[in-house]
Amino acid sequence: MSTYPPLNALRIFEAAARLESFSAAANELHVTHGAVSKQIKQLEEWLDVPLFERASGRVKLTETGWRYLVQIQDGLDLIANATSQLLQPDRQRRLSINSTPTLAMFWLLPRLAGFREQYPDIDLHLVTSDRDISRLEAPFDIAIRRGPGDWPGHIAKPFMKEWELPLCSPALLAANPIHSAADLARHTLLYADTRPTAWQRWFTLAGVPDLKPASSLHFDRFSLALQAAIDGVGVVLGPLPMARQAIDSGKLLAPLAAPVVPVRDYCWIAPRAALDDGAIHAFCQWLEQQAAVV
Amino acid sequence: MSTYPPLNALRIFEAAARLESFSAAANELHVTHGAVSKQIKQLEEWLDVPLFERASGRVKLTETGWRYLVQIQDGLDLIANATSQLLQPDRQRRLSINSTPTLAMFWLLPRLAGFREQYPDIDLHLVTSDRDISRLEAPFDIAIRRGPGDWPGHIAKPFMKEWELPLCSPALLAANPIHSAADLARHTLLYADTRPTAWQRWFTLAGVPDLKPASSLHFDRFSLALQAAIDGVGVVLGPLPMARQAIDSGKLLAPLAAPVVPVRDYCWIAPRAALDDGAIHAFCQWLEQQAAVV
DNA sequence: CTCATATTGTGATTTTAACTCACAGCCCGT
DNA sequence: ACGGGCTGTGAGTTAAAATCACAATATGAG
Repeated sequence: MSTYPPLNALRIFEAAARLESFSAAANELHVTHGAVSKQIKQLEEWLDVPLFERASGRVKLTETGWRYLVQIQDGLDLIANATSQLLQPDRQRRLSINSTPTLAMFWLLPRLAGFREQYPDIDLHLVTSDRDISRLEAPFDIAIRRGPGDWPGHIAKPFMKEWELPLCSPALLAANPIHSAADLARHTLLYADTRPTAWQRWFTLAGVPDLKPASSLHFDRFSLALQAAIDGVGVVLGPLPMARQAIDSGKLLAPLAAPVVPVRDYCWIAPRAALDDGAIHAFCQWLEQQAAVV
Repeated sequence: MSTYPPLNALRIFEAAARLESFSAAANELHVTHGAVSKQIKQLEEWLDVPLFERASGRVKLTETGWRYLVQIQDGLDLIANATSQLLQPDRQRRLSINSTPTLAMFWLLPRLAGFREQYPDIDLHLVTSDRDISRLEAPFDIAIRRGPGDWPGHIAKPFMKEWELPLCSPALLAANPIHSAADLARHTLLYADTRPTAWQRWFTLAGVPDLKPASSLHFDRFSLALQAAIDGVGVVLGPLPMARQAIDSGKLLAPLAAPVVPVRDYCWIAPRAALDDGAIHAFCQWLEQQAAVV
């Protein structure tokens, strides 16, 4: 719940500030200069700060007024843009895809050009989130999450497996070789808040449950941790096949082949009622085909 | 100059949509339900689309209404935040850095190894968000946002400028050359929800205000749009110097040198009380040094 | 089945905000 | 000095917002 200033006055303030002239604003807004003068005065009284300095029949924004302008201008632009988009809707079909960030960044994005070529009439809106789909606020046409899951009212299908291995950049490996799990103690390990126990699980399976790294970096999402590994910052417990492209292109190496920690399969999830939709059907098929290629 | 919907009606629409109830909105706004009903109806007639479905004395947002809500809500939030900041001025040896995703992914991450070498005793927790810092749930030691901003209780300093140019991958440019702004009509343009008006602003400055792309892809965050451009999906309006590394390494090209759209400077923001903290001071100094190198 | 409650819809009326009009004051250029 | 351009403001007019009272519909309890 928010408190708004008098919005009509705000609209008029934006024009007057942009044009640095009450009479110009009056012309633009098709009102009298007196109306502009009064609205500005009303807004200043409501906010209890001067927004303009007045001198010799001229106005100049105060520092406060200028800062306020920059911020509310963005807000007003968003409103204007949303409104004009609604008044002139696109003709193309637009699918809203809600994917986990890691899959989006490292697996889905590199393949999207292919989808574009195959389906030039389908626009995509890609949103990334780790939230359970029942807690998403925005509607989606297709969501991608790890399964198995309880998604009532939806159809879901696994289309890709995932597993984890330590990954680091070739430069880092050359500077500080890794031949065994114990060698990781000399490295910076990269952690993601979304997978807090991943490294500990790997240590346990690798037989070094008490291993302490030289240092650590923490990220709020995994895609940042993986990118940090590519940038040579440290060692990440990397998901495959997501990181396959980075490995194939030489950006990342897997110095230790074992243990391979399996993680749950990725599923596409679509509202049951929407499965007659050709575009949704096409995207799901395409997902399966892309994963089968791996 | 923008055309706005009836702003008072918009304010009431936001509350009714959020609460999914006209009478609840009436309570919140301290007006009668009849006023809410009429304002919604006025807005629907102004826009010429139904924003709500009415059934059995209940309302439910239409898909169109939902889309509109999400967009104008951000606009209204910006206005509310700007206003509340104007009305009233606002703590580990692990530094929590809260950065915008684009800066984090494309500028900060590639440099973090350098910070690690220089300050091996400082762990970092990198969180990315586009939210205004007053709306962050997690505390931070240093935030990075575009200024100028009103960050009460904080010290802020601009450390890097940003500007925008169209960017695309070499492969895409070879397949479909871009010699002028008008050539963009044959391309897929990449949009980010966080910068909804960026392309339109660029079109206006480039003298093609009515340009319509062949197709478009939308992402909820800019880092995905930029990565999509690197992956050859389409043309992005890319921020410099963030994309400098991608350009220098040949992953992205800037086919059009003008117009260069300036964007607000990046500032580091730290709580005033924390500036005696050597680690925070060190990170801020380091940021400035890194930006000066550009 | 009836009744009470909750919800949105709407015409007539009232209240409030927005705007106009006309005059005022100030500055600058000719 | 005069004209033009600009912002300020009180009184009055107009338009928008809101209230009020009644209406319609659905749901749940008795």
